[in-house]
Amino acid sequence: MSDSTLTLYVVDDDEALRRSLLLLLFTQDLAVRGFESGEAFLQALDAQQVGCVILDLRMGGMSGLAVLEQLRMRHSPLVVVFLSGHGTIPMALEAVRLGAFDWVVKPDTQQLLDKLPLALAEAHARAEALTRWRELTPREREVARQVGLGQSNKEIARRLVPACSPRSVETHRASLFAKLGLANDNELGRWLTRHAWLS
Amino acid sequence: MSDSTLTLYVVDDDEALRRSLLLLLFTQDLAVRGFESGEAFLQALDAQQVGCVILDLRMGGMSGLAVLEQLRMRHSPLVVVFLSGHGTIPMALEAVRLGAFDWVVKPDTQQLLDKLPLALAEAHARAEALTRWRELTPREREVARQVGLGQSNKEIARRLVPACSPRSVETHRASLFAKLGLANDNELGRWLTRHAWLS
DNA sequence: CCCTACCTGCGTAGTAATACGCAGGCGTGC
DNA sequence: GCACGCCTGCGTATTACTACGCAGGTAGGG
Repeated sequence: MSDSTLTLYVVDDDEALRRSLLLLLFTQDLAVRGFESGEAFLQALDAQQVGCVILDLRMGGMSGLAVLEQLRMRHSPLVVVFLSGHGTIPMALEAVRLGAFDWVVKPDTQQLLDKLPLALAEAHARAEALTRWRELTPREREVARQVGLGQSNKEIARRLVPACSPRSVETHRASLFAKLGLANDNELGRWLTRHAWLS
Repeated sequence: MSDSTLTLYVVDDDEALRRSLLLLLFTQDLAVRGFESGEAFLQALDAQQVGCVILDLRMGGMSGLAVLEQLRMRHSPLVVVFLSGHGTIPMALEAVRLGAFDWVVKPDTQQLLDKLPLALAEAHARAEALTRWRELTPREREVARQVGLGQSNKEIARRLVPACSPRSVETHRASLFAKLGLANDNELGRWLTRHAWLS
């Protein structure tokens, strides 16, 4: 089931703001960690950590957008909320198109607190999806992707490397539906679209 | 096929800017029309006009966001690009979440010209989708929605009002796939998601 | 009144998905 | 060596989807 021990990361090179934010968030029932740079944050991250990141745009080293790109390349399930005072509209739109969850303008800490519950709910959903996805065997994952693309069992059997019989595909298909708690191809398609960061 | 006679609307209460924009865009091979208020624009619109709108956020009467909401309520296929000098990041994110295609900051007319081809391509795609959708009979549209939700023929037959036999659903299903140029349920699901503004 | 488009339904056939059970080969780890 | 999980494949039976053809009923327009 969904692990409730999420971590909240605060990445900002302004130590005062970082501390005050960490203090604010410390009252909640979740782990909080601060980093003063994108590099330090990325280096400290376990492979597939689940949680939420409050990310500054303009920092000493790499920018927040660069951090976001790195997270995407690592297929991270982290929910990214930008907190920036110097961002522009094109930057914010670009960030959201790259997968950022939201963008809050910097002095407005209250807005951030208001939006956190939604972000944490999304993090919980991703944690749930990730644990389910990990229950799949490699073969089942591959079959899942093909089913999501609308391929028939026969086609999938032909495409797999190495290829196998349609009957085996059928077995994997039934198994992965059970593990993911889905009922039909349509639901799987939407599930995969919703959780594209897994792929 | 996709009608290439798209219209480009410019809605802005700054007459000088409106004129210069209209002049800039007049060189292209498309119809252009200017409006000085959201009200005038909405009133002059035919029901399901296809094209692209360059929309100012802050105008005398209703705001650009209000115009966008009206367009959505009318299920308009118009591609909306905001052009504003006073917008904030939360506003821009909200607009995009409401279905706006993009948001360009105001003095930067060049950026607008750069982004127009993409917006017009989207408008063409929507025009195409709309004509195809209109070729469907009412019953076929209803069946299409149910198929998109992943229902089986038997279930769809039971749910329709008035209900009918699975065989009839089968007929409609085949017919709508042919009219929309789709191959399977999966593609229909994605098509409907992509063109949700039709619903 | 006739023609057309639409919705409806039956029959038949072939193909595909689903739900079972059963079992051999293969690698990991105890 | 043995247990376990994974991938593989066969058989059978039921249920769906697909592709045809055929035809009656109903509503609107010429």
